[in-house]
Amino acid sequence: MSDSPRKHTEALGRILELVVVLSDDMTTSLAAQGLTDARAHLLWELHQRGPSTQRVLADALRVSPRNITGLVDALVATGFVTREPHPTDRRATLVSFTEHGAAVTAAMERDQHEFARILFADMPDDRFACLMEGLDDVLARLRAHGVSVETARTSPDPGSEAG
Amino acid sequence: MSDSPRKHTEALGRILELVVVLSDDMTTSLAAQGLTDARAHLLWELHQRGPSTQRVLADALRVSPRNITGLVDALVATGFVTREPHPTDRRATLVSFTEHGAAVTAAMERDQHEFARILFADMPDDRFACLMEGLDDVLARLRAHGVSVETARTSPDPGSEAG
DNA sequence: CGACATAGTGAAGGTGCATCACGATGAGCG
DNA sequence: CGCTCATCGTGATGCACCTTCACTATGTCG
Repeated sequence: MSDSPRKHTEALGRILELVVVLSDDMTTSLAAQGLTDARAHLLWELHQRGPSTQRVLADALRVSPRNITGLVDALVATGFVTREPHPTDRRATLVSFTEHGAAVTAAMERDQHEFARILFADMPDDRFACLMEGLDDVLARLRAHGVSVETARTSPDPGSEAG
Repeated sequence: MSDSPRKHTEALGRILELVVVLSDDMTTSLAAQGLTDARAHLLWELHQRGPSTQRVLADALRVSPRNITGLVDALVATGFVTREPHPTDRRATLVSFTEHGAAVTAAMERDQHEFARILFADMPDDRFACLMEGLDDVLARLRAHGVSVETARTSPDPGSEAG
């Protein structure tokens, strides 16, 4: 019983290691596409919602509208999205994918699936199920503990060199 | 069999959600202590290694020496650490905790243990063991896939309001 | 002593983020 | 219609993190 704390801390360490590793891999593979985390996140939301106003994106990414201006500026400059006038509201602008942006985002999605396959494909079914239950459990405890779990949907990519 | 891809993607989604939630919680509780992620990370390394030169910290955090200068500047200004001359190498400076810095870091460590306890304390032993094996498995696959897993030790805190 | 490596920092620049102020536009109401 | 008020996007400013390059002060080796 007195050894539990150590085991628990070790477990948390394992999870945090996963956090670091995945974040790092994500950032790296994104950079290879000429993207940063924040810009990719924007692309990801745009992918989920279709052409959106900057206001909508600001709410989705939970950042200030001003910041969206900057991110969109950069994505326009690098050819991932375009800014177009909103058809009915002349105050707003609609952000849409360029062909390139759509292609890269689609590739990101494919990479994510591929990455998931690599991680779990040859894992025994029972272990997989068990891992899932454990993760759900942890997530539930997190929520129960009052941690703010409304941090938007799943993040974009982590494709490594899978693509 | 054809439903596997969906399950796998969902599993990855669960993990990524965990990533986001934990990172967010970590950042928040750190901010409450007057710290940022980067500065807390430095404090954490200092805690593991004892008084260190900036060079050592730069290698530990895997950032440029120039960046360490900035982080240490900030931590000195906010009273977490001090810069002292290296006893034998007059080029180098030794970064050490102030009393306050040591106290906050110790509290971070306590919070981490407490947090681990909250997450895993009343989890059935078999499920816990199972989760651990699953995580190890994923980490191993990550490494096998060529993802760079030398991203330093476990990160600092995530204490939420546990402290 | 001279050549070379190393520790830390100034300068300059890119990115992500925030707040405040402001112009342009939309929308409700008298 | 015209006034008021809310909303969209952006300029200005500022902070934090991170990088590379240049440079000084030292240490080290031959």
